[in-house]
Formats: sequence, structure tokens, C-alpha cells
Amino acid sequence: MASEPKTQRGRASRARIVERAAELVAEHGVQATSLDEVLAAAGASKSQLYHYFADRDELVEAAVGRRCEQVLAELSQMLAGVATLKQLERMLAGLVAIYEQRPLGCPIGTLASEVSDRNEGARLQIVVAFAAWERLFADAFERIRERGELRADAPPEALATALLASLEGGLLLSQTRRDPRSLRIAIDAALGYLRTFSPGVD
Amino acid sequence: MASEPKTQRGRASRARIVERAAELVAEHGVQATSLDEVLAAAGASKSQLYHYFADRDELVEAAVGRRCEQVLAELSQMLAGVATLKQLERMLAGLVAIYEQRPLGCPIGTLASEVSDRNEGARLQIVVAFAAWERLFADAFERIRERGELRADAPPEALATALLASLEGGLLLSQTRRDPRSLRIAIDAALGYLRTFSPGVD
DNA sequence: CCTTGGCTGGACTGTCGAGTCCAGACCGAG
DNA sequence: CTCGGTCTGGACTCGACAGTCCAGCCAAGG
Repeated sequence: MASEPKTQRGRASRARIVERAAELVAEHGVQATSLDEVLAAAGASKSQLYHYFADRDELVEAAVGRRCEQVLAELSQMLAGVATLKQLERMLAGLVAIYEQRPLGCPIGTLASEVSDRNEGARLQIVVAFAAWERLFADAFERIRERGELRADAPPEALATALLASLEGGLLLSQTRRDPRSLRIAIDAALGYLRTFSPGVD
Repeated sequence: MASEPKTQRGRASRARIVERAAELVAEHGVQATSLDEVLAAAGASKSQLYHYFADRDELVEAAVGRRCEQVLAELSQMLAGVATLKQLERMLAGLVAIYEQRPLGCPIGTLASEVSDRNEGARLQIVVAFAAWERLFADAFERIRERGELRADAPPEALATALLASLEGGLLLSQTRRDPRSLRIAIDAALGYLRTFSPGVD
């Protein structure tokens, strides 16, 4: 049980299952995704599943991990070039625009609350993802600081945590209300706090 | 079905069921609470349940509504006297302390993400609760403003939304990480933004 | 009283989902 | 070609849970 694939064929099977599981979990959530659905979507059988995973929780963990990878790849791309406050604002405006297209919650935050009290392995995947996301923000803040748009005493990590919290909270409120305003207000407030650390402000 | 109780006895039965459902939902979440558990806890039978509720979703809606009432009553008490920034800070420190005792997420926010894509009636209960919570914050900001600790152009509603978002996001991060630091940072940032509206700043 | 409608007990059904099992297919190594 | 381990198909078990049903209880009004 829960054995790693030893052959090329096995690796492909396992990967196919995880990939479909990640898709279904992203679409319907963890609870609302059944093993049978995943297997049907992946064209695989029960015995394949249980050949690679000890139980449902292990599959969920892998699927959540995969999903986090995908989301972080996107975020990484969006934040890679950001080195000025203007660019950061534009990037955040892009997130609002994405929300307006499909008013869902945060792809990671949603999984977080669903998983964090029920599946320790999956929870750790989320912890890693949040840390990576914060790192992306913190790196951007450092670049902005080097350009002189933030004071030397601006703490990139704490600012990253604060911005991430505002985003997650704003997305939750907007998702519940079906109204993008809360998200915008939360982001504007986070940016307002950030400007508190502009040179020449005190 | 889904008929309102017509007698005292009926009202008591219905209320007992909703009360227990609210407790179990608060403890284990919506998905992880079964009708049989609720009925066992309430000492009631299936026919009682289906005498007052059309289906599970209707019970969940009532339970979520009840739970929101409870939480808002507590919040209302905590915020009732707040009329200075100092008092607000103390009140928020109290929330952190509560989190440190039992590191759960926000009692409302958790339900929100669980329910908002799956049960329209329950979602609306949450919308109302969030609105009431914001109102409590906004009223406190207005009192603080009247005391002269915030400028006249400080927008209480938007500040309330921003603070609520920081709280929800901070709680989500802390719950996932099992570490109160994220919550503290998020709250400190929200307060930092608030001070942006202090008289004599900017 | 007795009737009527609200209320209740609890057995029953049907479905769905997780996890088991084994026979057999595939495939590389010798 | 053959052997051994890896992988796969799919039927099966078992339990949990939402929802149904009906016989019977209770209580107020006539």
C-alpha cells in the first residue's frame, strides 16, 4: 500500500490520477469529490488507486499539493517582474479582475479551511504554499525597497503576511457576498498600510 | 412540510433540534454533522425533523442562523463599550487571546466558506451576520471619531470592511499554520492603517 | 366525551462512497 | 521462453446517511 510507482507506466498512472483529483478538488472542493469520480475522470480502477495510496486522505494530500503547485506557478508569474508600487497595484488589480470573472474564493484559502482540521498531510501542503506565496510578496517588497519606494525599516515578511491576510479575508467576504467591493476595500487598505512605509512619510 | 410549529410543544421541539444542530455544526462543521447525530443529541426522531424542515439544507440554514446569532451576541458585548483606539486595541488583543486558547478559525468565516457555494439560504444568513459585524465595527469607529481620535474624513464602513477582512484572513492563516503570529501581524497592520486616519497625520 | 389536526416513534428503503480482494495482464530480467 | 514482481479490472462488502412511511400519541376546541 501507498507504494511509489516503480515503472514508467506506473508513474504515468499515478500522475494521471493525481492530476484529475486536483482538477476535481479545485472545482468541487475536497469533501464533494469522491474516489469514484476521480477514477472515472482518470480512466483508472480502484485497484490502481489503492496501489499508490493507502487511503483517501493520501490521495487528497497529493491532489492538494498538486493544486498548490499550479496556483503558485501562476502567482509566481504574476509577481516575478514586480519591482515598483505601481506594478504591485496593477498586479492586485489583476487579481480583482480574475475574481470578477469567476467569483470564487481563493483557490488555496478555500482548501485551507476545508482541510486544516481533517487531514494533517494536506494541511502541511497548504502551509508550504502559503509560505511560498508570502515569500513572493516579500521578495517583491524587497525589490520595491531597493528602488527606494519603501523605507529601509519596512519589514518585507510582515508586510507580506498582512497583505496575504487582507487578500484572503477580502476574497472570503466577496465570495460570501457575491460582490467584489469587499475585496477591493481590503486590498486598498493593505496598500494604504504599505504606503505608511513610503520614504518621507511618518 | 417545512411547516412552522403551531403549538408550544412544537416550538420547543423545533428549537431543541436547531440548538443542538448549531452546537454540532460549530464543533464539527456542516459537512461533518449528520442528521442522526443531531437527533440523538436533541433526543428527537426523524419524523420530528422532517415535520419542521423540508430537508437537510433547511436545517443547516436554521442552525447556521442560530450560530451566527450566538457569535454576534458575543461580539456585540465585546464592542459595545469601545469608543477609543486604546479600547479597540484591547478588544482585538482579546480576540487573539481567545484564538490562543482554542486555535480554531473564525466561527463565522469557517461556516462561510463551507456553505457559500452549497446552500443559498445558509449563505444569506452569513451575509447578514457579516453585515452586522461590520456595523459593530463601524459604529465603534464613529464613536472613536466623535472623540476626536479619527479624522472627520475617516470612512467607518470601509474601515470596518478592511478590519474584518484582515481578521478573517489572519485567522485563516493562523488556523492553517497553528501559529498565532499571522493573526497578530494582520491585526497590527489593520490598526496601522487605521492610524493613517488619526488627526494630525498626513 | 370525541374529533381533528398537530406531533412523535422508529422501522424501513435506496443510494452512495470507501475500502477489499483476487484473478489475470503486462513487462523486464535472466 | 519463463519467472517474478508490478500493475490493472472490476465485482464485492460493509457501513453511513438522507429521506419515507405509517401507526399511534397528545391536546385543545366543540
